[in-house]
Amino acid sequence: MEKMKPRTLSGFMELLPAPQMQLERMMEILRETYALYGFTPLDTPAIEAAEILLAKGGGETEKQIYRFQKGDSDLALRFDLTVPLAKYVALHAGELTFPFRRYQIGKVYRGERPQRGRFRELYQADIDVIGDGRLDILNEAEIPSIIYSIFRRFGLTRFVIRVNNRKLLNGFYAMLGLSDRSTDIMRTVDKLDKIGADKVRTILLEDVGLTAAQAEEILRFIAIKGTNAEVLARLEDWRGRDEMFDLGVEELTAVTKHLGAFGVPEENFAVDLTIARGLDYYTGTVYETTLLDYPEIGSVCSGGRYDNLAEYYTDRQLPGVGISIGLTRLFYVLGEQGLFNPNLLTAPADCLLLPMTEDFSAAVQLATYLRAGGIRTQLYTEQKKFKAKMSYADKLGIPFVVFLGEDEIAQNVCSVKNLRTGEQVSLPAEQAAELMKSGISALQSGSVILEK
RNA sequence: GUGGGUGUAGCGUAGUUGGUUAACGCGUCAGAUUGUGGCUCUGAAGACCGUGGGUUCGAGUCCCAUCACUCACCCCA
Repeated sequence: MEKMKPRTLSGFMELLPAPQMQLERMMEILRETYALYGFTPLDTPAIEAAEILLAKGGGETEKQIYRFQKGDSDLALRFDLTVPLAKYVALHAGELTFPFRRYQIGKVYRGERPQRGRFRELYQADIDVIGDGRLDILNEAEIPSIIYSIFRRFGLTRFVIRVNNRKLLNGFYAMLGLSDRSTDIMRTVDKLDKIGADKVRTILLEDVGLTAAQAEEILRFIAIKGTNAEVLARLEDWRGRDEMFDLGVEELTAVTKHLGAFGVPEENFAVDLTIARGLDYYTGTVYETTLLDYPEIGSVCSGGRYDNLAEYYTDRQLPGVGISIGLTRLFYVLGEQGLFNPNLLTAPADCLLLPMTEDFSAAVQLATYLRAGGIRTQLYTEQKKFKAKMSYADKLGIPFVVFLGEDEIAQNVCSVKNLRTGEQVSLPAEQAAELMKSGISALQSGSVILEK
């Protein structure tokens, strides 16, 4: 029979066991950290009614969403985790307690052209805080500290959480009489780092249709650089000319105020007047996190404040703030750059137990004992050469091999070999378990990522 | 959606101006006296050179088509 060629669709990430373990490790860190900040886990279906996901209509979502028919149902795969959250909150508003803080790690789907660092199926790791009617600004100030904690726990230090405020931007454009073109301007300005000031000017003049004076004012505005305090001080130049602008400055100031107390160092946080993007439902603070050494990959975590999350599903006013970590993209970049800690334990087991006797009873008993003690134990009973068994442990990176033969059983011990050091000792089960435990915890103490 | 590039064993590559049995590395498997892996050595399996057609005495090598993959733009994590 002719075999069908096995293949995985492009844009879909499929990992071998060791890297999968690294990814799982990152997910664990995400879950632990989100939980530490008081977020509750949530899961929603990957498939929703198309009308729910497309309630907003128009835009990129419509073009890129996977949509299909099943019988009479018009279905779609979720494009992000925010829209399903909006539906969820609107649907269960009566049963939820606000502010509602949830985290969600799940796959989302985008039918776009795959590219380096861009996938059609990707994990997003989201958190959102949803208020009922109102939501305090402090929630917005807390977000960077969550991002910071996670990235640090991953082992990263070379990253910057960039923050800006949409009210400030919209107010600024209003001052220039450009409210109707703010979206086009923001998109252009966002490319400053990539294409340079001159090209930004050209696009603003030729494509967006601004006057020379307007373009220069915008360029002057986005050229503001410096420490957070300096940038905020420079904004005073425009104060008092537009209410929205002033409000934006106040919010941005409030968000930066408690950074120190939240434990975020200045070097990992920047007020950046050029960032504006992310989805268009943001109405206040916006965040974008980039890796300093890999700017070309773009943002690996972005989000912001929105005033009315569930407007398409309910009249209830539900303001919120949230972020989304592009886990798949982040994982891909880190792997590509070889930043994963090579000493990290990626083995599926801590211990490979090799029974050397015909009768496996003693080995089964020992495996049960070790597992009860929290040691991930694999019983290897295949009829292979001894060499092959050792090689199996070696290839999987299993740190310990335990032999249990006639001699050991007779003396009521087992032989434990540390494959990394080559040392081997015969010990009673209890002591063997202790020995392995301390060895394993040493291996697990390293961070997932080691920056170069 | 728009515009480039590339398609040779599981993976990464070499294949000279078209010339006979398509090469190499990694990996896989098997050996180097049946309780000790990694290193080394020996050997083996594994590719109708994406697919279809054309030019030619002869095509992995040239031409066309098609599919797949890939990069950039758009947009975004």
